[in-house]
Amino acid sequence: MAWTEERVETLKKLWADGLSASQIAKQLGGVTRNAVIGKVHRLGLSGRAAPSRPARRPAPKPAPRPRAQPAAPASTAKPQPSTPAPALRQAAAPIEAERLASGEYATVLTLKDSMCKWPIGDPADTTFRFCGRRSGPGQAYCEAHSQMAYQPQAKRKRKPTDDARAVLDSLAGARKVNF
DNA sequence: CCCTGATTCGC
DNA sequence: GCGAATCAGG
Repeated sequence: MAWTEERVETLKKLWADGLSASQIAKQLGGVTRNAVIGKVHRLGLSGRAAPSRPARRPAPKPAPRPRAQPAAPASTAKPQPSTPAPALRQAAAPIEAERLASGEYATVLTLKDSMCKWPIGDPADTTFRFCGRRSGPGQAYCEAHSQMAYQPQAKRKRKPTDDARAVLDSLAGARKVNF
């Protein structure tokens, strides 16, 4: 996404209005907050009338920083996590989306990595939202939705081939809901 | 951990 | 000129 005259104007306007770089980036779309900040500096309008935060900055930067990415040492053995999913029960109790502190629901814009990404509603609808509850580190869903995602209905013992089949069906179903 | 802007520098 | 990576701070 290039910095068209129009986009630059919007940038100037929003920046003057005191919006943060990330907020401006979201509004413009197609750029990151870094891109916005970079542009702001290049335009020479770093200072602002209504700074959301005072922020002082002595700016002593003696230590030069090597650009190259460090080669990954990582010699420590990587223990297998294991942790097979424990037994589960519980039928299907609907779990509604949780309101954020702001009173809004988690949307694609507000959803954080730490939030449950279980989709709720019709993705084509404006009321579409996500569960939004806290999800464990590296977890896509909250506790309850993780269980639902893991084993919806499979219960009986099956042949290995059937189990594989169930996994594939499960994935296909999840994809349908997500997109 | 979330966020903020500032700076550097390979592209 | 651009912006990711990084830094520094709240």
